[in-house]
Amino acid sequence: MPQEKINKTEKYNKAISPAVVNRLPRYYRYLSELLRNETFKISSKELSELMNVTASQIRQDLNCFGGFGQQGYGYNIQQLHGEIGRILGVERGFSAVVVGAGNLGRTLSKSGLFIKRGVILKALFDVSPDIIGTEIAGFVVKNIKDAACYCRENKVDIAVLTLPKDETESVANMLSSSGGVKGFWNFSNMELKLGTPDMSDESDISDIFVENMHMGDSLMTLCYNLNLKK
Amino acid sequence: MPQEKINKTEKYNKAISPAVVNRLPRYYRYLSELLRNETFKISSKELSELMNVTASQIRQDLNCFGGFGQQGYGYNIQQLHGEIGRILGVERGFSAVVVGAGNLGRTLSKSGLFIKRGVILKALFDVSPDIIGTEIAGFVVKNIKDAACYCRENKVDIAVLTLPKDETESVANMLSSSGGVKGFWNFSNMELKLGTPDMSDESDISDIFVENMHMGDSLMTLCYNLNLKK
DNA sequence: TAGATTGTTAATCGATTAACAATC
DNA sequence: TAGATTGTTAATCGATTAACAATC
Repeated sequence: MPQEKINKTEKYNKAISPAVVNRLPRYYRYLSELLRNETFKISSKELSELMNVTASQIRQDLNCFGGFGQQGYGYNIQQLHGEIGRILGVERGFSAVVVGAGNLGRTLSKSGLFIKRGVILKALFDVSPDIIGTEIAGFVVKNIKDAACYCRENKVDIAVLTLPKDETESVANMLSSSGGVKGFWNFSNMELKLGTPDMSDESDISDIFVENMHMGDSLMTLCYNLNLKK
Repeated sequence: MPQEKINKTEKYNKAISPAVVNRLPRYYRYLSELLRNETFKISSKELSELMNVTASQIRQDLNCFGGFGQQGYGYNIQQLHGEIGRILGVERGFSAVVVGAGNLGRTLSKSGLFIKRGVILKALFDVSPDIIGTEIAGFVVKNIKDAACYCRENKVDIAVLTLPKDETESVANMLSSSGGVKGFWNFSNMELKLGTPDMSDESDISDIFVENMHMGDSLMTLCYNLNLKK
């Protein structure tokens, strides 16, 4: 095997910094938009002006994953869009369940959010007997007690946690240990601490990911900035 | 005025890096929790273990704003909580309106989210004649056409944008230029570009803040991480 | 006073930007 | 070929961590 090839493989296997990862969905959005407008070619310079970042950053970011461009030409948008989509797993069709069918859980379930990102919503769960059995977004809400079992049997990838604060942690622990769920989209305004000692026998916690949507924190950040003036 | 005092004033007037600002709500949350548990004293070391950050970072962050601790003792939680609250403007009582009374707008309005952060919800607006006039969370939904006028007259600080993508930008421009709104909490999965040329006569755009809640991007970041494994 | 822990400076680390040779 | 633009290395900038003197 030629030296060059080994280097390339090594290069593209390096861990990507979170800063870069967090920018990927934004690139994906802009590229989608460009495709919608039937633009097929773009240079890092042009894209940088559109997105308000430096061309250098775009080239650096993309080169973490591969040389998707062509010198003297730029990037083929269709191709680049596809590559980033693959990197983000859009075509993997990850499956998700919503746990907590209150207002927020219902709103998310009814929105096109999941399907637009290639995520397939499979079921909704709740604790309340008033809600269990009712239909939301075409799903009959199931009992939260059956969530772990359901997730394991149906190989659910993502649990969307739209629960009150005090229930979130125990439910997440249950789903990650006995449900096999590998990703949590956490809407409760607290940090999830997974892998409490009493379930240390269970599978490796290290490959479980938590993505937080801390709305409260976001609102307060806005307030901080408003508070600066006057 | 003694030299020392000048230095202190200068020091605490320096712009705070976004990295620090984004951590403030999290500090505030943990301090609130500690107070609830009737803990009144904490060292940067103890807090760092609780929050999973370095003690050094905590001390650096806090010292952007003032010397809130006491050598040999640590931090008085009640005092520190108060200081951060002031920095975040919790007691300022910022006012907000929700623009877009669809599922998400309704969910946010009904949640305790605003009041818990000291933000006072004042009104809801929508375009749809079916929704205008209905009652949500104790508010009669108003016509979006009256939003700018209402915000100006009632000195509304924040507009929560829970609108479809294609309406968000024009509404935000209207509210910032003729409504006097100074902060946008943007739930549409796109970047707001404020201050389009045709309204360049209007007030300074530089003191308008946008805080994005890009749920779609967040979900895709989670997918990226899941996609790494297997 | 002695011990503890801050506030702060200096060192390290990582991320962004600039520059340019490679190359289409 | 000449011009354009990438991929990539080097320089800069900013953020985090470590260390320690100040001090309660």
